[in-house]
Amino acid sequence: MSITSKRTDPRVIRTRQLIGDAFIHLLQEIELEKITVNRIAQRATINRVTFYLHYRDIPDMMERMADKMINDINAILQNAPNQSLPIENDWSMLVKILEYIAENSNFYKVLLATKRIPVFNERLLKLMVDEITSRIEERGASSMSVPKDIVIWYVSSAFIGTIVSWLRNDMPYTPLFLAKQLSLLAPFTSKYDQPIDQE
Amino acid sequence: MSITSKRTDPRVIRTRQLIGDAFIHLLQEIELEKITVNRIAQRATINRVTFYLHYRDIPDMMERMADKMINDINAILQNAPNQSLPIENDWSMLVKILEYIAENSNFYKVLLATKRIPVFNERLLKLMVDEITSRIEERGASSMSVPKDIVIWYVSSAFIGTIVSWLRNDMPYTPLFLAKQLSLLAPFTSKYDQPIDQE
DNA sequence: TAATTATACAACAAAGTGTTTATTAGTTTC
DNA sequence: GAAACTAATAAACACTTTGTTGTATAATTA
Repeated sequence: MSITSKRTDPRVIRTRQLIGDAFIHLLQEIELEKITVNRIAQRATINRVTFYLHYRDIPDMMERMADKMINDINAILQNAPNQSLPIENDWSMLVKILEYIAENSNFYKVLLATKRIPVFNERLLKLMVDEITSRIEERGASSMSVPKDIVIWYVSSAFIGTIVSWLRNDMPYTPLFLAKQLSLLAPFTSKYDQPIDQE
Repeated sequence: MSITSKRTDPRVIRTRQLIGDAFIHLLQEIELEKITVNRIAQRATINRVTFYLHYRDIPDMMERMADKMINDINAILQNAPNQSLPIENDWSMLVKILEYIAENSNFYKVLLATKRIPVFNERLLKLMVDEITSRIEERGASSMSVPKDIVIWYVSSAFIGTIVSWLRNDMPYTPLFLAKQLSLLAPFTSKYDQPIDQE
């Protein structure tokens, strides 16, 4: 990221890893509201002051972790973005994201599917809105009867919500299969291009 | 609710109203994580101890407020549940919910659309899952190609997500119009009954 | 090796939590 | 209206959490 980044001090990496792991484990035991800097430091076997050297407070720490998540996913989306498939049938984006989440499911089951931790879902939703918006824009002026913004709201939250439920139910489908179903359900095919049932 | 409920002491109603209002107003000024019992009591002009007379802590208070929201919506859904329309085209449920939310938008814009307050969305999602599940069950064994649970995950979160975005954007469409669009986007019509594009 | 930087440790004031006890004020019942 | 009841207030309490400071120690890098 930073141009002149001398590679990070291994102690910093270690400490942040310890903090992140401690947080993830605590989330599986107690509710977010009960998690304190004290407990995190204790569980991470670091001094409490060290926490403040890295993060302003717990919400800030979560924000930074969400940054990392979005960066990782964005990197995956950048690598090999276009398939030979036409855009309206291209679920390669979905497959990649789902595979990445499945590979790190220990991590993301806690961060995305635990109730009451909206930060990560919010960020993922924003990324999805952007992706879907650009996909819809690229299709040019379609004659779809439903307003664009509603379609974007609808599909983005449907995708995120389905992923969360899939995680909460311990991923009963393969990433590829789920991606196919999502693309079947998404109103991106030509059948929606003619106005339907307007009244 | 309770059979032998002598009607509630007006002081209790007043106090809970003050607490709720104070909470809503604080949410518009500072982040949820920064809201304390101290501040709520101060803003509500009640003694801090009085808060603990009614709620265990802030998460408990939010849970009780969510109970109330779900009860209200359920009551609305119970009143005049079935239209003459066939189930797969019945958006009367959606219209009712949207109208109710629009009427109390000052309240629900904060509780549903403010980032980082997932309790209410979680509860509303659960209600929506139940509603949609029963709707899908009633349709009997359909030959829809997408697994039922995925459809339920998809549609429920799409509905809730769209409502949240609609609130965040200050309700640019009427409840009736939005309900129509949602029903257009939901894969409940017969077009989904034949397997499509299975491979 | 020397300079730099991260972490540990101890201590601090300020704020928040949750509870108890006694007192005041409002509501209901007869 | 008086008596009985219940809610809210007020002061105090031990305790935890927060965010910060100064100093010492250990690890990393140049």
